[in-house]
Amino acid sequence: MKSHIRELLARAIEKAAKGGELKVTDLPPLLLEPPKQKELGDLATNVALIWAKEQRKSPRAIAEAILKNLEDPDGILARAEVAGPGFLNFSFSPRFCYERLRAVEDGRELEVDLGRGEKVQVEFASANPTGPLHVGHGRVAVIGDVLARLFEAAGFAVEREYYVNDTGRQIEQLGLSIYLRYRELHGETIAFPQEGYPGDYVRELAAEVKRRWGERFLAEKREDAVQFLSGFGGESLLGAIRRDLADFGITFDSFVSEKGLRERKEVERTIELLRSRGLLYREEGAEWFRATAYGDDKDRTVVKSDGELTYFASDIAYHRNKFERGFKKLINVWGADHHGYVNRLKAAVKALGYDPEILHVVLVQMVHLTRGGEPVRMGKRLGEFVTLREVVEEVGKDAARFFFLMRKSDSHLDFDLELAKKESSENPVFYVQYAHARIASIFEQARQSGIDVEAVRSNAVMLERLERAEEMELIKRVIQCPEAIEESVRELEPHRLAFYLLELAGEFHRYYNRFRVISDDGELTRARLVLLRNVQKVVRSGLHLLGVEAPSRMAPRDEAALDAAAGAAESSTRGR
RNA sequence: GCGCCAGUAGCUCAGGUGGACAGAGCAACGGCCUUCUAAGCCGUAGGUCAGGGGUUCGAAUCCCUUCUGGCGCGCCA
Repeated sequence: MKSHIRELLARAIEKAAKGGELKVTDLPPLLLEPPKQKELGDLATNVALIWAKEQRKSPRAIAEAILKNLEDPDGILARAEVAGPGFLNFSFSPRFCYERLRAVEDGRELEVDLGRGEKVQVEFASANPTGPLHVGHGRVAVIGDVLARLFEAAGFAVEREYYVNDTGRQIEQLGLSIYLRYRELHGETIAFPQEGYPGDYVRELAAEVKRRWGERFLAEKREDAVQFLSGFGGESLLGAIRRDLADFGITFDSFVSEKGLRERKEVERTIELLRSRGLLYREEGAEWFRATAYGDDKDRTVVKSDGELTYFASDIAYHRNKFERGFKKLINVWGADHHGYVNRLKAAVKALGYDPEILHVVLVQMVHLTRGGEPVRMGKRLGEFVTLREVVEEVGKDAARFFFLMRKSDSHLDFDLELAKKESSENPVFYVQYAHARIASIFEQARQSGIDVEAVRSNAVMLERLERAEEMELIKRVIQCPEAIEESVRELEPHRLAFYLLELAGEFHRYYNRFRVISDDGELTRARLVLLRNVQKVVRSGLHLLGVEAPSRMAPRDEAALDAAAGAAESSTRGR
């Protein structure tokens, strides 16, 4: 829709320039947005205001000049006018809206082709396999997953990747923790170290080790046992993480192992490359990368004084590997606690000679988890934390996913478990799903009154009968869907799609309450069925992009059951 | 101390590349079920856009500054 107007504007400006009414310059980065008050039209632009200074004319004069030269051979517009300080306001003609609606039915209008098959990689989740995923990971995972879905919808060839930190200090600590718990199981009293992992899952792993291998590790050398158990623990936990994510609707195309990168010497070779370009220097026995030469505020260690490579060294090699795979866009979805890492990574990318513009880092702010208003501490180093799995089991996959997508990623997210459980029926996800189910229900009703719903196609229906203001609003909202997807992709902000769906659902519920779809007027009934089918189609597509189910039926609220649950024959509080 | 993110209605948050009277949901209050699911709809009320300066014809939006909260500033990962 916007693109149609943009085109008309560009032509009008060109014509005005030729006629000498405007100076010829490049089109400014004009804003084309729906005005705040919808009475003013469907879209408004501020070109004239932006241009006023450069053109040395009053905004209104410029707007008039553009308007005078505006041609609309296809009848897209119902209205175009200059208003206020010099805005140009446009309203779409019903005819144009009907035509776009038909396109939705044909499946054309939902196809957004921004990508043209370009290769994009989304790397997300990537939690260390040293414990189960917690809610914070869940938010990161959902945002990454939905970004991937959005990019697919927009015509990109997407690869989802999980980077596994399966080597280094933390994995060793995991192995040691399992080892110590294992010895405890054999009757020893152990002073559990501060840096160990205290969670119950470590005891469970130790018990499994005991079941499978008996007393074998009591006899082995401690280092050997710990090394083995590190590998065992890491693999087990990665498996658990993958199951948690799969049950949350999230899968990956590839897993890249840090250990693998090291074993294939990719890390060493990358460091050698930097060294050969003179980008490293030695100081205090360690080797440093000149990150400050590429925009970072500090130089960074890549080889420790004991000769060990740092995590950062692996990460440089990993990103080199990504670039070598030929992606046109790399998207990293990280927890915001890693934000200090962005600059050093970009510096390394630049130093290696790759285009840093290809790499996008989406930072996802912390989830503030509460239970009945009381903060719940999170973190792998604390005994008690709430896992993603627990949350999903409590509030459901759909509600959890939608909740995580309800805020832009760089805002902190408040997530109260009690609230999510107790008032789960108030969760906005139901509002959107209900719109989908309600429409399905109307179709069922129509079938029962003998209408062949599937056979009612837009090209055989008088869409012109949809002439109410509310109907036009609903149609316009439906045909905006591709723009919602485009914006979400362009800004890397999946929450925009969630907001769009809430608006669309709201528009539908309003309409539903105001008009009856099935009536004695067969022609009008068929036109409304076509409209609703397309509303439903967009809601369904949108929910699928968010990884949320689009049910055809939602259990009607059972008041008797609710009252029984409430405990007594209390007054039938008509819930919401 | 330095850096990043946030501070918008009682609560949770949109809007933020400057633009026309500041939006939504929840909570509050008042209405709407003999008709396609009331998990819905309609209405009322609610705001010095954290405070203060500045730039501009115009600032929630940009700049400076103060305050508050979170996170980050390792030869940890």
